[in-house]
Amino acid sequence: MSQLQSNTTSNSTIQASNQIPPGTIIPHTTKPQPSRTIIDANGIRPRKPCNCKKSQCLKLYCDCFANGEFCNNCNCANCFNNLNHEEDRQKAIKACLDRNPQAFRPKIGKGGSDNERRHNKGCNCKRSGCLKNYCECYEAKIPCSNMCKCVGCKNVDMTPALERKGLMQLAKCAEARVNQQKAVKSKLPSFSHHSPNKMILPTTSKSGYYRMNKEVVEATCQCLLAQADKAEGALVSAAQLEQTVISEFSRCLMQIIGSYTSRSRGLGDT
DNA sequence: GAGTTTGAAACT
DNA sequence: CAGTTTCAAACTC
Ligand SMILES: [Zn+2]
Ligand SMILES: [Zn+2]
Ligand SMILES: [Zn+2]
Ligand SMILES: [Zn+2]
Ligand SMILES: [Zn+2]
Ligand SMILES: [Zn+2]
Repeated sequence: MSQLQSNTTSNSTIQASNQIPPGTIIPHTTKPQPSRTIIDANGIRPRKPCNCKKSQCLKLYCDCFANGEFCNNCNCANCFNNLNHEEDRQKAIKACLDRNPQAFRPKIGKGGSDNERRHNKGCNCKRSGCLKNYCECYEAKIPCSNMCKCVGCKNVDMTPALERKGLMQLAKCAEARVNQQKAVKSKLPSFSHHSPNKMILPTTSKSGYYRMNKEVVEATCQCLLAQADKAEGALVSAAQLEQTVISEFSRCLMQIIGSYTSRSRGLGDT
């Protein structure tokens, strides 16, 4: 029951052929990849068409207008965002700049550098967890930052915690706790977790940052529960049960860390 | 495709 | 500034 089979049907980078040691983290490289049309037509703007109805494409609701471009091949109704209404358009631009002088500045700063790509204003998501395209940060494939005021954000870059060895320290603290208790009571059952404990990798975003996902959290919890069930079934003491679960937690952490280090060494796709 | 959900933008 | 409304896109079925 506690088995997590990677249901990545169209996943091409899973090392499925090799033997999978127990508790192995399987790369989870599913990228939504909605529809990127980077195709550059003959001088025609590749912008995706808008569907504005009530804004006349003269407010920032319209993506075309917000990006400072004219509507072209759009499905908008009563569109004023074209050369035929240049006067109204200029007035609208002025009104927007009056409200926000930086209205037409790119929202994502520093597209070239990977590290400096941050949302300038940040998001204010309340219900999406910043894991849907409602969130402008997630839509731009960037992690949320301290500029964001989102609630329940899960679009967090865990690279700093990995680079600064924070997770490693946590794993070692967990092991230290176990060893400390082992010193008091020399009994250690040491349940082998050769059981089908599988884990799935945190998501590697298209822009390169590393993000926890539901699969990893659920897989970790199932590993912990599996060990707890085993220990409980063996009728061990409460302290031993705690040792088992904490040790398993440390093992899961180390697997997550190891997955990151192996991936950052370029062992990614074939 | 219709209906719902969501959060930025606009408005008060 | 905060609360509300408007809006178009994202999402769901
Ligand atoms: Zn438009
Ligand atoms: Zn348009
Ligand atoms: Zn238009
Ligand atoms: Zn967000
Ligand atoms: Zn954000
Ligand atoms: Zn967020």
